[in-house]
Amino acid sequence: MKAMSPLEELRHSCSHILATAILRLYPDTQLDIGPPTENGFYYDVDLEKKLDASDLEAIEAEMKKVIKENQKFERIECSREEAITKIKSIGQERYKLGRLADIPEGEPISFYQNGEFIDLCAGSHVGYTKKVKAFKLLSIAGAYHRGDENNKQLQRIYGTAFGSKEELEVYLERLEQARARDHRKLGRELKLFHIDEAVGSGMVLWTPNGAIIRQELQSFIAEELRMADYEQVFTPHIGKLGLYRTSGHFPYYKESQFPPIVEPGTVEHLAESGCSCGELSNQLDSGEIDGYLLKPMNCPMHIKIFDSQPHSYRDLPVRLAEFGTVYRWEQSGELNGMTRVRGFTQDDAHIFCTEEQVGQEIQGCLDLVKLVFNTLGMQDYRVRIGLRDPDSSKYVGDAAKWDKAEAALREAAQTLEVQFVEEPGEAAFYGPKIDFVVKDVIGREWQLGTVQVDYNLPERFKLSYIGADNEKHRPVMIHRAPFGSMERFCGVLIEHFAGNFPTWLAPEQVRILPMNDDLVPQAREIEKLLKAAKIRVTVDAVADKLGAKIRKTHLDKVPHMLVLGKREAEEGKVQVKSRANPSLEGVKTPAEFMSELLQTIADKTLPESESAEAGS
RNA sequence: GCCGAAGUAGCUCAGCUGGUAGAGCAAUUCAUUCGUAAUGAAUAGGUCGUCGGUUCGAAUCCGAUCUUCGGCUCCA
Repeated sequence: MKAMSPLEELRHSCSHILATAILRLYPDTQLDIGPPTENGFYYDVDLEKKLDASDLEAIEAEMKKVIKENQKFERIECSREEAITKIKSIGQERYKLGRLADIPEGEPISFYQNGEFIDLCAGSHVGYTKKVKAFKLLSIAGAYHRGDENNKQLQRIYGTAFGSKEELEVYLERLEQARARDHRKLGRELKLFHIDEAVGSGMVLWTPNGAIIRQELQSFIAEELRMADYEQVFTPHIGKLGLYRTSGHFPYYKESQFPPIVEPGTVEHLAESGCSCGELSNQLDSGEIDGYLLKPMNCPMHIKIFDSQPHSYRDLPVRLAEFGTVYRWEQSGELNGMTRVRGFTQDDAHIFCTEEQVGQEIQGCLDLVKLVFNTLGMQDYRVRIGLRDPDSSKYVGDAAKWDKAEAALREAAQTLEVQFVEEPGEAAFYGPKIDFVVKDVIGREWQLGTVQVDYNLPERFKLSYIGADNEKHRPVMIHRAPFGSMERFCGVLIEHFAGNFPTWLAPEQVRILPMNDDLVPQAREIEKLLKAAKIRVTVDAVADKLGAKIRKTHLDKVPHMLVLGKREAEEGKVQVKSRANPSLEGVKTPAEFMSELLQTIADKTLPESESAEAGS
């Protein structure tokens, strides 16, 4: 067990103080575990009473008493037999005996005691409870014992603790500020997207402003793909069920899909012959009835495009790209703004290549992902290699193919010049993958860019090409999506920029603020000039004072504004004020500003200032 | 899907123990023509998520349901 940092130690101790208080208030409680986390700690408890916010207050009050008593934390080491006796004597056998059994033979077994409270615990802890100078209980949530949904759901109490009150306040303040850049809040305020009950949960409606951002991102990637020798394709939103039986989607990921669509008359016909819904379902499973599936992935259709013609090794790699919209039945509790939805568009592509080309092609994909992240100034990501979980049966294909694919990915990742971690169980059902993972404003991780190596689907679809030896060979597939999905990527991007987009992405790039009505015609002339250069520009012709117009432009997060007053007008100039690129500021002619701005757009220049500042 | 919380005007929210709704901002209209983050006044806007129940009477109490939020599980 690795050593705890002083802060982790403090928080871990605070979770013991929490448990101490809970046992005082609810002596029947059975405790599970209470570790420190990245931003605080929690304790999982099993008690009859459903805790609510007012109970948290009472528990906090009791915790303060425990701290005031300044109890000493003492380590008690003992043998396994003694530990069993001790756990029984304190009446905590329901979970603690299982936790004790987890400790490998030969490892030391220890308890920690503070006051009347004793807990099986490896440590470490602060010396005395008074060391915990500042803490706060934050929320209650359900959490399955050992994270297994077949187990009982316990009540998890989350809290955080710091060495001083000031640090706690700074943390709570930061939390508050982070929420101000939440993409769901900014999405509404800046009119970027809308989710409507009447359309359905997890279905994103891209409103005009958001659509501009998406369009710009798509144009950007499409241009890069052209240069990297990808070919554009289009495919429909549904396909025959049989296609997905072949790919493995239908049997293997049935629970994550919308149910099949059957042909007109099928249901009525079956009903007449007295067929039950269960039988219908069985017949769909067995293939007696063929329906259609809303596509959960684009790959089977791209495979069919590849397979529509014979291929020579000279043709490879074939790279087929599509902004393909897919639909997945995500659990209702998982839906989240734009970052977890039921219908989304991937910037998808599938590369069909020879085994020798795999390394180089993965490299090309990783370069593309890195280019995307660099262009947008997203440096705060981690790289994960998702491997199969050896104990699970949810994967297609044999072990040898998986080993080959995993080795290819690992090798490519090593040349990436970023640190990566390998995580078993994170693979796709047809192959391992390299994922680029970022955090949202409240610390949740989301997978964006992904590169996946697949030896299995070519096998299932019996793909082939003719090699130099005039024999048939099996190509290897690479699935890749630098953004992941447009929805999730934009959600994360909104938070990354706190709504202050670089000029090339901003829905409104320039706003002209004429000082009074007389100057509106002149403002319209400038607007016309900029519009002719495809700049997204508006004129604020409302009879407000300048201060009000400036304020509104700031709140709308428009990157550049042109103030047009009498002074400027007489010289044929405008005053440039720029949130995004202060270096553009100054009094200059519209033509001068325009050429500088066009350069900024062409270069995809990032905002110069740290635009983390959120809202008013 | 599970645990918990919440749904009142476009947005943010108030409405105590039941007597059929209110503020600020936004919107609209009028006046103001103004020099760097809010000019003033007036007007309009809600079957209180939905359905059902209790009651003389429900935003308020009860039940169901939908949606959202925080977790858990899941995640191709």
